[in-house]
Amino acid sequence: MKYAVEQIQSEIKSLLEDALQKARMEGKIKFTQIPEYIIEVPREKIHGDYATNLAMLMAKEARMAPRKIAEIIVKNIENASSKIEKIEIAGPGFINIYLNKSWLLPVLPLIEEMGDDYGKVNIGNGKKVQVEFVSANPTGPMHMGNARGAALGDSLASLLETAGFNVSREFYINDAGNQIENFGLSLEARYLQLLGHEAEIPENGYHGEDIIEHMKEIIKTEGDRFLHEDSQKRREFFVNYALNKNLDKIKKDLKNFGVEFDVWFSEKSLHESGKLQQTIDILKQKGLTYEKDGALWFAASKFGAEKDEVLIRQNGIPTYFAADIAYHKDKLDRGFEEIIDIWGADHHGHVARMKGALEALGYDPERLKVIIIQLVRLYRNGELARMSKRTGKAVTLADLVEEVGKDAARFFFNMRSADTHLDFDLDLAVSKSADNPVYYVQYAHARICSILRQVEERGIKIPSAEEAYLELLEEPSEIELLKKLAEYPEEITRSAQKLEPYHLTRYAMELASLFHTFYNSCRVITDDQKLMGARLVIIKGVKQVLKNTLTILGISAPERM
RNA sequence: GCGCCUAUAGCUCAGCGGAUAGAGCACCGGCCUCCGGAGCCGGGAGCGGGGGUUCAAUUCCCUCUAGGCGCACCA
Repeated sequence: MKYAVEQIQSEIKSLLEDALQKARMEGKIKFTQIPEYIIEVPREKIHGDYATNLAMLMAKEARMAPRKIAEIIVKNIENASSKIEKIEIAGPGFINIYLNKSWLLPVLPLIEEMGDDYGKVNIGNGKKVQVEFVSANPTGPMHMGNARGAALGDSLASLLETAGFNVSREFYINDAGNQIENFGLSLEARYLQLLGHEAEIPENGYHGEDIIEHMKEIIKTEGDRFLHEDSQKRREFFVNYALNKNLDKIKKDLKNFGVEFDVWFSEKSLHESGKLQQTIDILKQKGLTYEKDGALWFAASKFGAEKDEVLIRQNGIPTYFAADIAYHKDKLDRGFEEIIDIWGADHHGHVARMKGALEALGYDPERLKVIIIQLVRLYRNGELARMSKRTGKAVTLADLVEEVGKDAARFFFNMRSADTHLDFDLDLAVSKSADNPVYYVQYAHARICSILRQVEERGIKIPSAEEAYLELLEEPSEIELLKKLAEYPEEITRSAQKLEPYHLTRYAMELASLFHTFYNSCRVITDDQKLMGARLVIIKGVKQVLKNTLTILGISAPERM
């Protein structure tokens, strides 16, 4: 099934190129090759439905003025297609093509036929891709950075699925290493304190309320029996207990945020299975490691990183980086052709060395794509509110969902590209105000549902797109809607290629806006049966595409609001 | 000092090398005897500075300035 947009673009392409070949045979222009050119929807409506820069790009090789070339092309195209209303030359040599609506109307039967699948494209071709995101530290609750990562990662995964990739969502559980050690010491200290003993939280420890809560629970169920237990053993118990508790909470909170993972991958398992050691051994065998100051180093600087990195510390414990190398090796060994990581900006220094490590292991580092999300800055009362996970005062993902709802939060996070700093105005987000654009989009959907309900109540039959008199759709607002609907698959393709789901929130707003404009200028329910039928088909199409877009973004499309 | 990200309208942001740089919010003025006014229509101003590449630069490159974030035997 070919989409209207693709079809018309390839049709225009062959028209243009045929015209050029014809001109060459007639000796009107000289060239050896047609350059890379674009056929695009111009920003300004008055510049036509499609425009191309072909003539300008050929100017150099053909040694002719761009407008002159455009004239030759246009002359050879005229009347070559029944879909072209008019074609003209503008500005420095643009060829603007105006289409009649005959190419647009088929989009409605197509949407009706494809339903939830409208917009699916196949640029992925079933390629196995993994998206790893959130991977929040299980030592505490999820913060705003995790929330942004969750919204982006899940929508990106859905987007890639829509684009024909075979996607797996994965969460990496940092349940080993130094911070777990600190976590254990912090829990132990709180345990002792709660039972009236002297104890201190380590310098890099966890000071949050949640640590105390965990230990209160332990005391409730286990009493003071750990007072005389070996420190190592009781910490193991505490850590195990608290990590499970935290992970359950993380899973629950993410589920409420509309995010579910296919795989929860434990860092600890890499230590236990020996994969971590194997990976280090491979690097050793390749002669890419060396010992210095009692630690084992990886010569990362040979692979584009700024400096070498420690793999195994002086105390014999492998670093996070070492485990992460093993983890990424394991991902690729599991058969993913491409792996996408979503990391916070504070991890960007990790990118070069991670890619370097993969290269050192003999993998193509291009198979790893890292999306860095810039920090989320919280504003409260117009002032910057620093988020701190360890003070216990930070706004968590769960708080956010409770306060502003999943839909608003996910829309908000996906409104901007990952590499812009996100100012999150808590007051605005917390308030149920109409400023929040998600309502605008959802309202369009609900409005359509309302019309359809009334039609049903009145016993009016909605025609199929094939039966309807679609040629009656000729109001400007109707044509604009049709164009927007037809662009949707292209929007998916572009967003997926760039790994940028935020384009879809903008698309949703634009489509909603066009619908509201249409709604105010055209009545759907009228005495004119044929016109009403056609309009019912178009609003059903809008409803479907709004729903498809919102679904990718993980946002509900309500029937009523 | 080195590295990554950012700099576009009063504010928050789009802008896929091209034509007169767009939205939303805020501000002002209009629009419901009629399908949901959470809506629609109209109204102003702007690419941080300097070089370069190009027929064409907000877009690519260099440099400067400003802000954020990194630069651990933390993760």
